Amino acid sequence: MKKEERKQQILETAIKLFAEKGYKGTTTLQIAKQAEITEVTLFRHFSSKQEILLEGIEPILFSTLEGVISISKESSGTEKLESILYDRISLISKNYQIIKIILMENSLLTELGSGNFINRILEILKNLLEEMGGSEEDNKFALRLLMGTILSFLYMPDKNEEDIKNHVSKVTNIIVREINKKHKGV
Amino acid sequence: MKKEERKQQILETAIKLFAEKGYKGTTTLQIAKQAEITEVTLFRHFSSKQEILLEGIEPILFSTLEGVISISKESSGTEKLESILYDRISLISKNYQIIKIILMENSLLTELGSGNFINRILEILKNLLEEMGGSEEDNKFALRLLMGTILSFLYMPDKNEEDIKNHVSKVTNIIVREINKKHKGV
DNA sequence: CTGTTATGTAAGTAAGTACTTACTATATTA
DNA sequence: TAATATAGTAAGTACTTACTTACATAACAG
Repeated sequence: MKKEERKQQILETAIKLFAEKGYKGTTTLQIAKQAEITEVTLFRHFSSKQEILLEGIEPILFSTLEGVISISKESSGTEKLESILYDRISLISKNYQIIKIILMENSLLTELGSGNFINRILEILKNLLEEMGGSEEDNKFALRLLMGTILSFLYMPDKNEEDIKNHVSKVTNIIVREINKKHKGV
Repeated sequence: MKKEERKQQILETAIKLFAEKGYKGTTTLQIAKQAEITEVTLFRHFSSKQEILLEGIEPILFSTLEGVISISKESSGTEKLESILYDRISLISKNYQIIKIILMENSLLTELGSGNFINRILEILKNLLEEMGGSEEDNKFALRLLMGTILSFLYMPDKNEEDIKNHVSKVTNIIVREINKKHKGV
């Protein structure tokens, strides 16, 4: 097996275990055994357990957040909310293990200088909602609804594209409807 | 300080730390220091770290789930969904730290023989929804919505009664509306 | 004032775990 | 065939951490 292949295999094994048992709850020996290699080999590819964690979450750590920002700048109006949400939640759903680790180990990652991820997610969602207009009351409701939707996919994973599309579509309609209701009512 | 007072104080400190840094991420020394006692005193009140975890989550571990069951048996019809949800989510919201621990340490607790908590929550919610009628499609949507609502209160805690009531009311209306829409439409 | 209760201090044990070192073996490549 | 890349085996180190033991001290109740 070539170096990069093996690294990838170790990372995948580690992510699965971290998501299941937590970072501290997973030993390097467990990762090695599950990947069917020895601990020595593991440490030939990664210099520390921490490096495995950081390298494992890195590809998602930024793409999820920055994706939201770039998309939200290009688009305007509430009619694009659905596509934004679908895109992001689809990504989140496909990488639910990594996101789960990031949320579970939020305080650990904060200590390691990766910043408070939960707060960053909330702020981005908040900005997205504010750009769309809507009262403070509406946005508060929508924010919790969105966060809940994301979280639900971590504990009830579903990688089926149709299912995701379906659910996101319904959630989007609810938010848009809620905003419009108020606008017309008042 | 009397024995029971001290025990309670240790439990509260431990729960706070477990929720923040995870069970394995928290040391008995940290708990003791935060509670402003020595480690020896801690072990005079609890015979093991595991005992602290189990005693800490015990009061909520069963009440949340069985509460849902008992209420749902007494009531009938969708009009009571709101009160059921309010009651449960209010409890969950007030004890979000303990619930967070239970979800975070799901696999650990399963190993300790406490059963798979996430699956139990999902099954109870599923039964509740099935009793209310509604298509399979509706219930799938509602299940994720409910789970998301619960989860949102773990990462966006809010103990304000009015806020909880408000959000739950909206979520309930959405579910009921979704079910009725289909019933009338088809 | 004496026994009980609750706590502290000091020191230590035993196990687990991240990580290392040194040597060997095998397959591929030049 | 010789060099290189990849992996295994065996053993060990340094540190952390749950948990213990023994002894001293202060508050309080009978």
